[in-house]
Amino acid sequence: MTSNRSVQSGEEKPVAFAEHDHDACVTETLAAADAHCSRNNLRLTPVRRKVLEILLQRHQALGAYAILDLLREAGFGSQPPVAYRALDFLAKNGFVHKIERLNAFVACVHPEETHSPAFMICRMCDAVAEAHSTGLGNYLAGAANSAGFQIERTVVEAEGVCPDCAGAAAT
Amino acid sequence: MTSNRSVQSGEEKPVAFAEHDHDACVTETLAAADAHCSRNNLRLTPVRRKVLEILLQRHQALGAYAILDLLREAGFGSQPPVAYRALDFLAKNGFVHKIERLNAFVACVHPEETHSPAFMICRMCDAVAEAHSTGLGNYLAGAANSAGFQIERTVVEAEGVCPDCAGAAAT
DNA sequence: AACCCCTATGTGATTTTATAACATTTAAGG
DNA sequence: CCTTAAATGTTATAAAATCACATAGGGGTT
Repeated sequence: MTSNRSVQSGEEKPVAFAEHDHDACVTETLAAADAHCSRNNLRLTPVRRKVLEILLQRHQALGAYAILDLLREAGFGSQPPVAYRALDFLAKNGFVHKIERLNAFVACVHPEETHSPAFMICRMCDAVAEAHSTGLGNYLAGAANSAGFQIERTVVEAEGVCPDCAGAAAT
Repeated sequence: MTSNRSVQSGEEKPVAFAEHDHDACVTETLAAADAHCSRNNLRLTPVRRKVLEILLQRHQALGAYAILDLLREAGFGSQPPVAYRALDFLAKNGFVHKIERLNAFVACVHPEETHSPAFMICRMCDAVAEAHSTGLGNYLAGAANSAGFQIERTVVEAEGVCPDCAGAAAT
């Protein structure tokens, strides 16, 4: 299975919902991860790299056990901790995010920059898009601050129907 | 165990973090739930009412199994579906919310008005406060709209330290 | 009241998600 | 090399959620 998702006009869509060269999307992000890790003395070991690759291959959340199946197929250990430990590492370093609503994981589309991610989850096709949203983080921080609450981490997930599925349903 | 939480100056805090008459908070909300249900032909049965009461007694998220234990003590069935079914009913009708981050549930502090809730979760004392946040819903809706995404439900949860715990730590 | 139907509850078994504990291997630095 | 810390493999178990099916209650109707 290769490249490009359904074609849409050139709007301000998150990558998961927009047309893009998906092969490049995968290889470039993997390369960036390699670079980031060697720069920061982190070890992107084979299992970890494979898990990241698995997640990058789709703009979709995958459960730990689904990942585990794919790891087994690829010749890695097949017990839950194998997947969970790799995911912990990747999440801690910003390469993947956990989607709490689904108890599942997605690759981050723009690691490096630290950010409070926001997601849109399509309940029809299970695509998950990460929004750029800088404003949202500030908004939350402001609201929390006036309550005297100190935010350390945020979970922002919107569930609904993505452009493609909405289009298909409307036809 | 009765009433009032720790005393704070009179700011714009969510109820969970602010001083208030907690007994009234429980009985009034239960009464409101009774009223709402009879008005709308919903059945607030004993188990359902008990679960709501359990959750109202604390501004904290409780897991389904913790609730189940309390149900058993109160003489109700003690198998998981008992708790999950009551929670489904209460959530569907806006009396409780699920905190995805914790796989747990909190009573809603202002049912009736339909709203996209936002929560602040204290990682030290596990208090959970629901923000009023009308703006946030609009913000998300706007962002999603420009991406062509139709939001049906949102999960907004901020994890951090509540005013009381921050104060205690700073001492 | 006797009946029906629909909804809610009770219960046992199972599935899905996640972690604990401990042995073994691997990689990096002295 | 040899030590040490980090990473992996594996077994077992915990925690969260659902399935399937039997039983009971609460309105309506006759």
